[in-house]
Amino acid sequence: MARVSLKEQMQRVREDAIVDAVNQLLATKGYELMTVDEVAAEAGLAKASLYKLFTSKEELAAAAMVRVLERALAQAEALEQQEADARARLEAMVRWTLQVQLAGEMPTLPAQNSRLVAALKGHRAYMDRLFELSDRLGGWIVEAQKRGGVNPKLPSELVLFTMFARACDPVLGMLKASGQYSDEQLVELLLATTFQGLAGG
Amino acid sequence: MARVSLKEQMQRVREDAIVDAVNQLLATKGYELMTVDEVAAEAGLAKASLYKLFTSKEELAAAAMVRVLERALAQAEALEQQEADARARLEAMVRWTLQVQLAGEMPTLPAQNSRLVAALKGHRAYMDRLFELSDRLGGWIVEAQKRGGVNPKLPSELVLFTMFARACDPVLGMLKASGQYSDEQLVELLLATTFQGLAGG
DNA sequence: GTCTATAAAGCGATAGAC
DNA sequence: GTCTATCGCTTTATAGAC
Repeated sequence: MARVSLKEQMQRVREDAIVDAVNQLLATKGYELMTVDEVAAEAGLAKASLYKLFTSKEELAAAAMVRVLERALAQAEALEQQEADARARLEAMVRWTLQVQLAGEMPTLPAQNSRLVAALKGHRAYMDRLFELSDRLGGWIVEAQKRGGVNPKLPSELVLFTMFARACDPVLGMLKASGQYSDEQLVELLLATTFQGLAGG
Repeated sequence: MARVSLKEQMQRVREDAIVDAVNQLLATKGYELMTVDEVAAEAGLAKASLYKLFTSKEELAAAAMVRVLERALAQAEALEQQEADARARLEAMVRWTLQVQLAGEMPTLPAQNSRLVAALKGHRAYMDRLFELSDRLGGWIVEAQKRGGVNPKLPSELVLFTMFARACDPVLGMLKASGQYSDEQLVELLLATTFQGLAGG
């Protein structure tokens, strides 16, 4: 009797629609400008119904972040199968975040909103996945630094933070707005500056 | 009779106090979370008085951006006197932005708020200074690319945007929060990743 | 010109009917 | 469980007294 009831399935679909809407709004407008009314309208249900599933706006944001972290973890696991070299794995991971960003599907949260930050810090599912991803990438970084693929003089923490920051780097949007480059070119350009810098190795 | 009246001087001082408050609040809380009430309280005058000098919240933000752009331009002019090498000038400019950011004095605006962006686009003083700074730095970049100090394969636009982005890079705050590095170390680390990348030339 | 007081609107969150 | 209707609060912006 482990069968999932129809009701549960429908609820799951509805929750997915909500998180989809949150994800898209966080990617385009950001947290402060995203309203719960918009989320409900986009997901196709009444705001009061939404609040039965998610207890607050912060909870909505956390759910979107949990999902994108899970996607990142899935991507990381796939890369561990496909790619042996640590540096190449790190590059592939950054490439993936740039592609997600270009697709308008990278939710970004303001680090300045202390209320939101506090809520996230106390959010178990979010923190678990954040630590898991950090641990996995941290391992790659240390390995790449041993082999010289990443500068061993840099604190591995700095490398990790830089990778996270590239996931919501405004440079990509600014350059895309200029309209002079294809998405593929944009990704390769940003990847080059991330690993080679402006001087260009 | 070019003497500046006492009244004008006092108004100037008061406007400076307001822009100071805006600057600090933009640096710490960001635009959306900054309230005009806070600005008035911080600057020590009533909100209604503030609205006689600045017609909107957007105008306040623009004023803070104008001032930081003017400071950047002053810094750029000073560097043209002191430093002959284009690449060295670019590095010094990034170093300056990192120091301002560490001092908690770098106002940052959300690129996502379309109302604010539209207001800035129509703000003459802001746009003038933005173009002037872009032109000046753009010249340095092209020169540095000719001499090999900056990768000539990168679009100079990308180099410029990357420099602007480093002025509000969240990596600096994240790394500082870890408490393991002095301000001087932080600046040199970020400078290294900006120009040498993670691979480290 | 500076203030107190308030208008006007938007938002997160909830009550209560069905 | 889903909806309509509304509460309660915050925020931008202004009116009007002194």
